[in-house]
This record gives sequence, structure tokens and C-alpha cells, in this order.
Amino acid sequence: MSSSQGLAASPRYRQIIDHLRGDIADGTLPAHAALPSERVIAEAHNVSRMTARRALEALEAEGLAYAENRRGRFVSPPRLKYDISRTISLAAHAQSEGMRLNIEVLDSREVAADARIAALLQVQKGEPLFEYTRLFTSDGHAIFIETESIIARRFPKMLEQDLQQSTTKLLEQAYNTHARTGDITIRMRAVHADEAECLGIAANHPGIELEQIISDESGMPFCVGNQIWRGELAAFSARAILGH
Amino acid sequence: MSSSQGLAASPRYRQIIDHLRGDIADGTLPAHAALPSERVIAEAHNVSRMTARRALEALEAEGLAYAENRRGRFVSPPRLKYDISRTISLAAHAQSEGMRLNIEVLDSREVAADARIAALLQVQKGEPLFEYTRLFTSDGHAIFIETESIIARRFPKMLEQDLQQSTTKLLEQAYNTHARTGDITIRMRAVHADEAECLGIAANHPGIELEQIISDESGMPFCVGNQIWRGELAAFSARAILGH
DNA sequence: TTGCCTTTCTGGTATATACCAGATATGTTT
DNA sequence: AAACATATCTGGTATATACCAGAAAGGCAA
Repeated sequence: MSSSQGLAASPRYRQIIDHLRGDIADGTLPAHAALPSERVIAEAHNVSRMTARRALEALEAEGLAYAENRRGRFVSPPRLKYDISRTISLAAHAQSEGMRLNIEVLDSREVAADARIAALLQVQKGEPLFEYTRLFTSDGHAIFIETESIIARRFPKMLEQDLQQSTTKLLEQAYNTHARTGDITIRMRAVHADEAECLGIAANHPGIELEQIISDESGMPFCVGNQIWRGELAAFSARAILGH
Repeated sequence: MSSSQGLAASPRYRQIIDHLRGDIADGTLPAHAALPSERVIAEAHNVSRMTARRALEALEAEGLAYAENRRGRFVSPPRLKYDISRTISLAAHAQSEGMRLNIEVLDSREVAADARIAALLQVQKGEPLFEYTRLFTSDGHAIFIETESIIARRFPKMLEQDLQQSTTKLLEQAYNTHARTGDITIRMRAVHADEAECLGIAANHPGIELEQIISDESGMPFCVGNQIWRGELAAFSARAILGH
């Protein structure tokens, strides 16, 4: 015997996946519950630890589980629905929906616009910008990291404001600037090692990058935001309307 | 010596990633070029094959490379930009843009609506539907698989039509039904083994699932589409407009 | 030219082992 | 109760090896 898995049997790691997927689907393993560790699975299914690991990593790729660095793997909660064509500020939206969204300011700084951001904001390269990076969490679980860049000239002393709230709301109340349009681009990519650390998850976790350019009533862009989401946590919706 | 990587040196697999990333960024490895194989990397960097593999898999997660089953790994091409708030039919859009988008019909069938799709299409469970699965490719490279479900009663003999074209265009010309809105939901998930085979890539490749509900001028939904994209190939854009 | 076979690529699956480092729980001491 | 040290979890990194199976290229024969 030794090896040989019979005729066209599915690989052993795939059998483990199916087993765990079943436990997740039927509620045996509820949201945020700890999955069995690599070593436990290896022993239970009589496979090597590396094979157990492959199964667990596949569940992560599917979005059914997430890994916290050296703590274990856990069941992903239901996805958060975010309507990007009706909402510019998730923070404001969440607040009005009664969702407990927590914002932590990780860093804030003044920088000069690089070529890319200058083009997006329609300013000269080198234009002074305020930038701040914030971590969004809910119920103690990180959801995404956002870095926003705004034109410093237009929003003096912005960094002295309370950044633990919706930016659009802040810019409305403190600077009388009203967000009117948000142009969004969505891409899949893995989270970098440093982002993963902020999010409290393992590096290379599948993520979704969301870039948003916010403009006022006159169509002038004044804010560029870049979010990196834990991929398994989000479902983005939008509506297309064909003009005649 | 044997092991020991000095003080806080980055892991060896990460050094390999950086090396390959450099080659991709500076054009040494252009789009669709073959990356060095696991065994070649292992020998060149003097690491085990498994370590080389880890590096290559990380590049896939980043969206910089893709694997074709037992053929090798290749550099990802630039992302295809898809404006989901201005375009309902990618096929029609691509055609007008001069992009060579190829459509292959993989399967077509008549089925009864399950609970989920019945709810989306606002019909009774069990309502007869036409379903067809199509593979979209460009320049010989698979991009996504789409399965559309339409109400059979409303579009008689639909499956006898030429499905190698834009559906919205077909429904306009043959049934005088005009798509007006498309409600889209986007999620990250890995591609399943069967989907991966159609797409010509390895299983568990990171992907993006896009579900679209197409409705006519009266707001009545008549078509549900489900697309699974190779995650590294797409960038979806949309515009949010705040109504005061 | 066509067809077939073999060799040599590729990744896919799998085992067994080792040590490291962070996170956590336990127990002991102050 | 608070502080500290320790043992024991967890995944992270890494090696060495083995065989399998699909893809592709080369050569040879019909």
C-alpha cells in the first residue's frame, strides 16, 4: 500500500477541504471559531502536516477561513455588503446603519504629491498633501486599511481634526466641501506583509484593493483614498444604468 | 552555518520574490513570458524546490503571475479595465473598442429556477430558464467564465440563437428587449477546480466573482449572469453619485 | 506529411523532519 | 492581586526526497 490512492480518487488534501467545508457550512464551526490546527488535522486525517496545511490554505483562498499570525486559523464571518454606487463614505453609511465600525488612526503626515496622485487630483507634482492611514475594525476584527490623500491648501489644519470619523462628514462640517462623486477602481491582490500585520492576519492573504477619487459639485477632485480589504470579508455592489 | 539567516534577514523565499518581481517590473520578463521553473529557481538560488514554489505562489497571489497546469508559470499581462457602471455588456463594449474578445459556448441547457435565482429574477421557483456557460478569451488567453440564466418564457428558442455574441445585443435584436440597469455584486474567491480547467489555469487561483442582474426599462429583471474572472486580469471601475 | 513512441520538461501530491518565533496558558513567586 | 518565568500551543520557514501525470519536443517509421 504505502501510497496509491486507488483509481481517480481525489487528492487527500481535497478530502480534508471538503470535510472542513462541511463543518463550516452546517454550523459545526461558526463564524470566528478556531479551525483545528495543522498538527491536529494531520493526526486526525493521518497525513503529514504539510498536506494539512495545503487544505487550510485552500480554505483561505476560498474566503472561508483566515489565518492570524501564529495564533491559528478561524472561520470567516458573513461578508460585509458595501454599495459603492450609492455610498461614498463607508464610515458614514455604517454609522447610520447602526453598525459598530471602529476607526483607528495609524499614521498621519504631510507629503508632496507624487506624479500618480498629482494626476488623480489634478494638481502639480509636489503639491503639499495631507495623508493619513486608518484601520477600520468591527467587533474587534480588522476589515480594511485606508490611506487618504487630500490637498493641504484646500483643507488647512486638517490633521488637527478628529480623524476617527467619516472624512466626507468632516470635510462637510469643517470646510463646507461636499462630496458629490466617487470614482472607484477595484482589483484583487494579496495583502503585503506590513498591511497584514496591521490587519492582524498572515501575509499574502488574498485581498481587494479599492481606490476612490472623491470630487465636489464642480467635478473637482479633492481626495484620493486607497483601501486594502481582507478579501473574504467584502461584497461590493454597484448599479449600472444605461443612458438611452 | 547550515541554516541561520543572520539577524532579521528576510526569509529566503521572499528574496526570491523580490528578485522575480524586479525582473517583471523592468521588463526582463514581459507579459506572458515563462517564469523560471520551480527546479530552475531552486538550483539558481540554492534552495529546495518547495521554497522556490512558495515564492512563485506568492507571485500568483499578488497577481503578477499565473500558473497553467503542468505547463509552467507566466507573467500576468496588464489588467483589463472594465467600467461596470457604464457598461452592461462587456462583449458589446469590447467589440466597439476594437478589442479582440472571443466567446466560446461551453454548454447550454434548459433548467428549472432554484430558489436563489427565482428570487433574483422575481419568478416562481421551478420557472423554466435557459442557461448557457461561455468562456471569454482574448489573444488565446482565458479571461473569465460566464453563466447566464434567462427566463425561457420571455425568450423562446433562445438557445437556437447564436450565443457567440453579446447577449444584450442579441436580446435587443431578436426579442426587442432593452437592457436598462445592471445590478452587480463583486467578491473575491478562488476559482474551483472545474472552472480552473476551463480557464486553463491551476486550481485555487485567486479570482473575482461578479454577479449581474439585468433589468429592462420597466425595472423587470430578465437575466442573471455570474462571471468568475481570473483575479489578476481585471480592474473594475464604477462611479458613485450622491443624490444630494 | 502523418502518426506514433519515447524522452524530458513542467507542476501536483505527499511524507518526514527540523528548528524558529510569536501567542497563550499555567504555575509560581512576590 | 500582580508580576514573572516557563511550558506548550500556534503557524512560519526550510530541507530532502519520492513518485505521479500532463504537456511538449524530438526522433523515427509508415
